[in-house]
Amino acid sequence: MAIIGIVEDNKKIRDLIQRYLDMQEEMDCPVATDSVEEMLEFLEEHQHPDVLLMDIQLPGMSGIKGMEIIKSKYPEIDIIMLTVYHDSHKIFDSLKAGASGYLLKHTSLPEIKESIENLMKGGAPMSPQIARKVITHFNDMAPKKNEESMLTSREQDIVNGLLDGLSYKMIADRLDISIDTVRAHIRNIYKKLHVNSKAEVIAKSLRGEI
Amino acid sequence: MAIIGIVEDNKKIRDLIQRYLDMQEEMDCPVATDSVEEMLEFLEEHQHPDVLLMDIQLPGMSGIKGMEIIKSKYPEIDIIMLTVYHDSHKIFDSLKAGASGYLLKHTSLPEIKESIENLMKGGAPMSPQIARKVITHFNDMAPKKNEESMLTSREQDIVNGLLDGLSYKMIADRLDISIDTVRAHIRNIYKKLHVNSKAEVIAKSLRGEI
DNA sequence: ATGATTCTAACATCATCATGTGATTAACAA
DNA sequence: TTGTTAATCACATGATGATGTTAGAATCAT
Repeated sequence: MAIIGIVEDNKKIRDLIQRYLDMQEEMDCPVATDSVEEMLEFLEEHQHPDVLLMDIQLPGMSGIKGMEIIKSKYPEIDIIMLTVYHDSHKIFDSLKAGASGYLLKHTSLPEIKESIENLMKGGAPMSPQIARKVITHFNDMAPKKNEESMLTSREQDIVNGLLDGLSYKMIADRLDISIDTVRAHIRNIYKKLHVNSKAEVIAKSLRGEI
Repeated sequence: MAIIGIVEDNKKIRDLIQRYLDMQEEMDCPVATDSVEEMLEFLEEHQHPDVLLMDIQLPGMSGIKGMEIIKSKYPEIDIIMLTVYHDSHKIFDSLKAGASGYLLKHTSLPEIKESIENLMKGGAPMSPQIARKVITHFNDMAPKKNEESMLTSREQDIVNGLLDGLSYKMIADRLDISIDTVRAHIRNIYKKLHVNSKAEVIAKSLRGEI
């Protein structure tokens, strides 16, 4: 039996979802609150739900901030964002804050039920549009680098050394070459990347711009 | 009418999927090849498919490498990886290389069909297990920082300067304080983070560990 | 063969960084 | 009041980094 909680400020929607889920054989939906604050009170006094459905736009604390707090106190609760927002910032902030799923509000009741079942089985419910944005985000990660700035594999070795916080001497030791060779490579790397400090190389690299 | 292509080295699976999709009213599956190389030949001489289903493990060029090439030549083709691999590296490499979806091989034929329809409607087909990994990846992005290493806001200002590749002198100018004050802050930051170079601070910061 | 890259290396020099020590001021909590 | 923390500044010194110049050996494509 899965216990579900709802945080949603629209009473109509809240009641509708609660009644529907409560009606299901394998689900129990004992709590549906208006705000994160109320849900936090409930959580202190009752058995935790397995899954929370949560809106983003709420009176008082936002759903994203609320999720951070709930996840830090009760990390075992899975939270599905259920919202009208489909802008990338809200999506990624939610996921970073610990959301286990992200559904848009036009999702039908049977689909919501299915999503919860999906989640309990180790899946991650996402509306197709959301999945698309998430995937696009990854697609966009790679192609920042430009052709001219391609580093040779030896130069990459050097950069990896920098990434590990090594000094020239330590890189030289690790790669078994002289410190002056390291200097030479660094010079070439700086030219290719149009920078002139270790710091900038590390920043570029970790930002995926190499 | 959606045109589908398949790259899959197992003849049984390949033929099965091709026949099934070709049988559908709204789909046409004129090409199913053994390798990326063959598919590339086909693409040069025929109308492009709208969607490619592609395996990762293939004779000759890997599916991920192949996808990079296909996407660079024909960016309008959507590619769905269809594979047994569920390790994070393969998943993320695929997504970064431009995959529009990622399905595991146990996916049923009707689900594959549904995924293609989903894709054409702007969705992003993913097996639930895959979606879970993707979401977990985001979840893991935020919460690494630990309490003791919390930096003060002034220290954050200094770190931001480092992130921009500035020297002590430039940071001092930007914040309108003396260079020795910058040094002092840097010393404290190093103590808190247990590091001893600009490079390590930048690396930690960009890896989300601050 | 010839030229272009890449990797290797040395020498030199000035700038910047890392670190130690010590101190003043303000804000805030015990 | 006293202790703590944050932010500010100074002086000093050895280590490391950034940059210029030069050059031999290996690889590879034209």
